Amino acid sequence: MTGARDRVLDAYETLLIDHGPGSATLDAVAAAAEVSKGGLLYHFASKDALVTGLLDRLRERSAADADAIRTAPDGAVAYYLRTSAPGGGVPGGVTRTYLAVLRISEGSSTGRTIREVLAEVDADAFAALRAELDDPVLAWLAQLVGDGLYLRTLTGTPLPPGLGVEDLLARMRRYLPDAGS
Amino acid sequence: MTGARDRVLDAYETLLIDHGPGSATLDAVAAAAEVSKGGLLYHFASKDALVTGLLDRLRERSAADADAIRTAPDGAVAYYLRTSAPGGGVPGGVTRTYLAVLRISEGSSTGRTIREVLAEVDADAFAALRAELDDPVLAWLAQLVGDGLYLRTLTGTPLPPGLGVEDLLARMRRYLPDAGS
DNA sequence: GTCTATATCACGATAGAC
DNA sequence: GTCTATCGTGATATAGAC
Repeated sequence: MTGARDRVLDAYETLLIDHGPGSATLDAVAAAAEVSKGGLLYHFASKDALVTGLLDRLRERSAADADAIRTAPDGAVAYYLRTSAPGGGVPGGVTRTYLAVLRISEGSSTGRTIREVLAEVDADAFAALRAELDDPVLAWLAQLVGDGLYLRTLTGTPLPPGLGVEDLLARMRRYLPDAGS
Repeated sequence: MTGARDRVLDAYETLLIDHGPGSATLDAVAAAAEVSKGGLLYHFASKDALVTGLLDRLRERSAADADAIRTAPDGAVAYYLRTSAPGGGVPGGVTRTYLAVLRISEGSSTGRTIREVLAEVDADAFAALRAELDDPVLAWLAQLVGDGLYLRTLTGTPLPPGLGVEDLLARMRRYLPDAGS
């Protein structure tokens, strides 16, 4: 029965995204995961261990997502933009974990390794996009557009009225190699 | 002599960007601004008031920056990308204030208004870019690329080796109306 | 207006029962 | 393995001297 570990990480993710790092206390995480504080600290001996656990999850999911980008039926760019847009993340995918980690990129002792993991995730996605696009500048452009959507998701800013991810894709397809329907 | 207020806000910004919200305590801000804690609390009666002060500053600077985007000699897109890229912010400009506010977008009592201000800033920049580009989809694309660069600045992720903002601009100019040299 | 001292409270972490 | 109870620390905020 190690499912409790994952429940704790899920709860931590949700609290970070919905209410920020200030509200993601050990008490709050334990309550949301429906374990006691002692129970939480049995699985994660300290708050740093909890952060490390989330970083490990992010690395795993990023590697899996890089494969998903490469094998997406409608093309790498379409997949990346879709999953970056608000509400586009799939359950168990990188998106939510990434957003959660973004919230804790402070300058503390763990701050350095957090940045390293975020750089890894970035490099994973860039490599996956390059596999389809070949041209590094185009791949970077596509990634930055997706990251811009990420930022919107992070801040909770709604999309401009009348515009959607489909419009971006339709416009970008003019300049990109054909990538499916 | 209201210069102390600005010194406090400058110090708060710097602490948020360099060490995160967890380290931006009243003590730390007061020390960095070279006033006593009591002196700080004279100008900002609570931490919420300090946050509100930073939000007001962000709104002012966003309005000023929208004008700067519109009148930039090398074009709106070039200006926006330049100032969004790591190290591209000018002293007293929006960039640093924006990054600082991003660090405190928690779900506290002030959380709601923070999101509203961030949405305003976003709308300001979008309108300014549209003034040059006319096509809303292209304007949004350009803004998202810039926001992607913002996100990199936020996370501290270095640019892909061998690539720079000039490459992005050179590539995008093929699809944009001519906007200066 | 600006300072020191202090009250109050919440968080992280530990100890030990079950 | 999971719980309750509790300690120590550090943060915000207040009171009041200068």
